[in-house]
Amino acid sequence: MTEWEQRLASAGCRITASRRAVMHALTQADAPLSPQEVLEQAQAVHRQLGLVTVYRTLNLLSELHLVRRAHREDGCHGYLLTSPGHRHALICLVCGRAVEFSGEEDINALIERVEVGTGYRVDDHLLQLFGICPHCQEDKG
Amino acid sequence: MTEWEQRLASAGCRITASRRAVMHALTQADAPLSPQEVLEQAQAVHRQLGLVTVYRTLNLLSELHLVRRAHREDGCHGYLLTSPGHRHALICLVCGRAVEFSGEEDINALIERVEVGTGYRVDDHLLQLFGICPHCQEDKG
DNA sequence: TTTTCTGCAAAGGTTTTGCACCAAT
DNA sequence: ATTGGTGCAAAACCTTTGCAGAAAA
Repeated sequence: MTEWEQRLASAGCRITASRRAVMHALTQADAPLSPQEVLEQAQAVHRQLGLVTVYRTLNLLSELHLVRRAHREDGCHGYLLTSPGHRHALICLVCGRAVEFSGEEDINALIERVEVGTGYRVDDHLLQLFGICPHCQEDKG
Repeated sequence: MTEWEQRLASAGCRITASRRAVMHALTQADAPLSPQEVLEQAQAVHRQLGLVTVYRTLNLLSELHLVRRAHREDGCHGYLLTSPGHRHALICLVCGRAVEFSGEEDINALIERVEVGTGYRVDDHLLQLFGICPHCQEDKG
């Protein structure tokens, strides 16, 4: 049993072919996938999968923090696996490829300074970086 | 004539009440606004504004890089001004009060580490903090 | 006057819901 | 056996397009 299957089971959810297929698609991907793209990839493994189930599965996986929603420049929402300990996304402005990074040390230092400076208690944060990935830098040069 | 008006004019676009209203709404905002939210804010300044025009205006402003699309945790797309001088907001989850802070030192340290670690070139960033303001902390205790 | 913009209505997409059947535990 | 999950169809949204009239240059 994989880690995500255990996570699902301990949340009282069942391990199904649909869910395996969606996780499989996301594992293969190197950029955030739209629900439609997840469907197409996942159907290779599970023919009768429907788009509705993809949506429901992605929402479930998001709630369990196994999957993260990201912004795509083409206007769709993309989904990508949450890599453990890496909570923020760096998104390529050209091709949409995203990587996650951990910035907890710097963020925590910043938060502490801001708390002292403002008197606020900071509970949560949102950080996204935008840039150009190595692949697209090459294409230019 | 403001900077963004010049930018519009030099792109051959006209300065209209609708566009002023949308820019006004985004200037006031301390978080990414959905098109619907932009409409509501902007109608305070320009009653007869319609949602269709908001969409068209946001797309135009995006193309001119005056505005950027961002991801929102609630699943909507949000629009925010392209950061002049990189100011960040800390928003009270109870009353909505926002203060701004500059975190350039910590952010730049983080960005440098991420660039080295990923090979990406980082061009821009989006950072928001959420918490409880001093006022609302008192009310609780 | 000449284009560009705007609002409306309607079309085109995307995401969610209701329901009866199916599958995992 | 029992509960939760799935697919389909349809509803509910969100976003874009076509067009005639209004407004900026």
